[in-house]
Amino acid sequence: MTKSKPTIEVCATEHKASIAREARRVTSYDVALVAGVSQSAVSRCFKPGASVSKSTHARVMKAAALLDYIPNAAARSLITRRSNMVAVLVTNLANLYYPELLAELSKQLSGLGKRVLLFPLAREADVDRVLADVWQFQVDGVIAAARLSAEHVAEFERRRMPLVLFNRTLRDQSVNTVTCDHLEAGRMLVSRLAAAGHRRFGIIAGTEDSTVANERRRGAVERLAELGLPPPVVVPGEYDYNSGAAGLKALIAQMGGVPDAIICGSDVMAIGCLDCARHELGIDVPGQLSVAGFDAVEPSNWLSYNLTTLRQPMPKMACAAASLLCAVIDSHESQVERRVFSAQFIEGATARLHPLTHAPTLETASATGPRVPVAIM
Amino acid sequence: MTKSKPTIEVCATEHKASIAREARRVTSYDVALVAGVSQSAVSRCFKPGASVSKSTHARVMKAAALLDYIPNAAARSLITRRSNMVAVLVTNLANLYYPELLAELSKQLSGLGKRVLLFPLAREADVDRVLADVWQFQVDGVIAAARLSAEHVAEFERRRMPLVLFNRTLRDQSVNTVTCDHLEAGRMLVSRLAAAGHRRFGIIAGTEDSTVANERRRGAVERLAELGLPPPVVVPGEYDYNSGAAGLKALIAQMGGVPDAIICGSDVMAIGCLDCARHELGIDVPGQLSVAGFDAVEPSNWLSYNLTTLRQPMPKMACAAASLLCAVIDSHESQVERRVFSAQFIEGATARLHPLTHAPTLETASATGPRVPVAIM
DNA sequence: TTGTAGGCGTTATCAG
DNA sequence: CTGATAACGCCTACAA
Repeated sequence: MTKSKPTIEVCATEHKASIAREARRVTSYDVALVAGVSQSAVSRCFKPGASVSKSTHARVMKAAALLDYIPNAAARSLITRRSNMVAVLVTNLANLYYPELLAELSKQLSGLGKRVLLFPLAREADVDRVLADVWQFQVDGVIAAARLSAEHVAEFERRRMPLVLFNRTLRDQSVNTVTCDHLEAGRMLVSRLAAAGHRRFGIIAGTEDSTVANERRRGAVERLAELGLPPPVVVPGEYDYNSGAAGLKALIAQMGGVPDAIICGSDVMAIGCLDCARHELGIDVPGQLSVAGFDAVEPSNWLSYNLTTLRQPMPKMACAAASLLCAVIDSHESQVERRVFSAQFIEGATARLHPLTHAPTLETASATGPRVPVAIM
Repeated sequence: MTKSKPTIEVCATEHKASIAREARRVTSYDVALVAGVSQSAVSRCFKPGASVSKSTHARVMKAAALLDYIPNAAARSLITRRSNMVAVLVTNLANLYYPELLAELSKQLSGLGKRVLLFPLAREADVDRVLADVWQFQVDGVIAAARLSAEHVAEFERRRMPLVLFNRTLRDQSVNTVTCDHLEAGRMLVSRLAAAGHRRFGIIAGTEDSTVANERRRGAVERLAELGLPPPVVVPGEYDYNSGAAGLKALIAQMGGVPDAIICGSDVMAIGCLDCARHELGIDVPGQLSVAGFDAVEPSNWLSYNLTTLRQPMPKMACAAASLLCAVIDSHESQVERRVFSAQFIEGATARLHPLTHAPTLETASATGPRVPVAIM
């Protein structure tokens, strides 16, 4: 025991020195040499479920450890046609909503043995340049939380590159998709607000080309029409804090006064709207005006805001996207699937959510109703 | 002209069909066949600065486009020993500060031809598992915004893997580093607050093992001592919103009352502290209490907060980290360099930054001074 | 400027 | 269970 062990160690350190001298990398061949087996034996030792005897496995692993050997993923992927990398395309990383998505996605994917190669898109126009890189890097699949054109999606098909769209949809296109039902979310929000007696609605929308914002808006408009309420006034926004303030002012100007409720395309815009209303214009929220957002980002829950908003079940959605993508990768079949989740309503305290009640002993004829919100159990 | 062109196109579509039939990938060999040149000619066409005649280059590029050929990065990296990927290790992606870093880093790196392979660390303990992957994937270098042990760093050296630490330092270790001078930042903050007359300081620190928070705290403590002020009371925090509130309460309990100023290890904690003070405890900020944070994350600038804080020059720092790493990668020499940046003071409105002045006609004997802050030009 | 030939570090196939 | 041998797709001397 004390006689045979030194040999492998001595041999390893010696061999290691020669590797360093030649400035090469440590390869499976080096390990094989030290362990006294063939190179293919080494390879098998690193493949789970391969048939290797216990004793060789031990010798090989020891030699590998001694030499600091780690298999080269590039060489492996060349032959296995699998890089174990997934590209994640994401616009506007600065948006508070995406970091959470990224963290969650990465966690889920690494659980499935995949690593995330990040492709942030500063502008939509970058897509073309970025896609060229995506093809080069031989990723196993792509999760896109960015706007892709029909042509782009077609290229994915042509190259047989598995793709899952996250919170984006493409009309008349059969693509794997994980989304939140933003239409329903918009409808839900209007229903709640309308039930509480709001009639004059303003909407601060997202950018024109955003599917998500458009769906939310469409849901809201639809529901308002169903309820026989006047159509909302819509102003554009850029998803950022300043858009909230600018949107509020634009709405007031266009509507000739403060609306009953403002629906914002994102929490950050809602917060901007809220801050402007309270600190700049002196509007009482939710007394005079109700403000609601979307996404339930962390700040929406802070005491200063306690925003009325809708939360997407992000962890579930990320999990769905990751597992869906991996299923496509493994099956090699391009079964198309759409997983749609529902948003969860967060009451918060920036919207009046219960009908105004009239004090029973006072006159009840006033059409506009009293201005004091009353909590109802 | 109309006679020779069809051939290459016809040949391409034909060949493409046969590739599809065999379910193989398009390789440079296919392109060579269609273009009627050797495989090495194709290779050269995709290498900038190689010597190829204009006509072959055109023919090759046309064939490549027809076949949707894109070079395989895995195969290339096998021989060039360069993957053009950089690993970014980052803890706590949920922290508001990191997304900005990630976006900026990724931008800078892609400008230098590198892509980001993301390794988020949920817990510090994950480092070992994650590093194994880092070695496998043959990244060209690593930027670590995560805590690494001396042993870890040693392993980087052993494997000759270029490494740049971002906002972390290692005592007695010569590693490439890009940091902000957090010590100076802590000192600066205390100087400004002390000049305005604050005497009783509380600190809500970051986690024990965070270099950044420790440096900030050390700077503050040091400067207080220099100024002959009493040492601050320090309570721990976890960098999140709730830590701010908990920290505030702990400080009040330990100090037997509200301190003059509280320095928080991060903006989010400062915001938590602020919200708790104002909305829960009814403390007037900055009338009764000054609150300051670090990092100048986006919400710190919102109207509800307008936080007094210190901004790190993130774009510059990201740029420095990216270019430093690439320099190391290209030079193959392990020149050690440390680039240190200064934080910028953001006045905000949550700290009283000017000495209390006494109204000249009133009694001036009161040792405690009036409670009304007075702005000084 | 162009083609030939060898190698990068694995995995996969198939005898033994 | 083990070892030779052929890919995988590309880059790069070297020779023409």
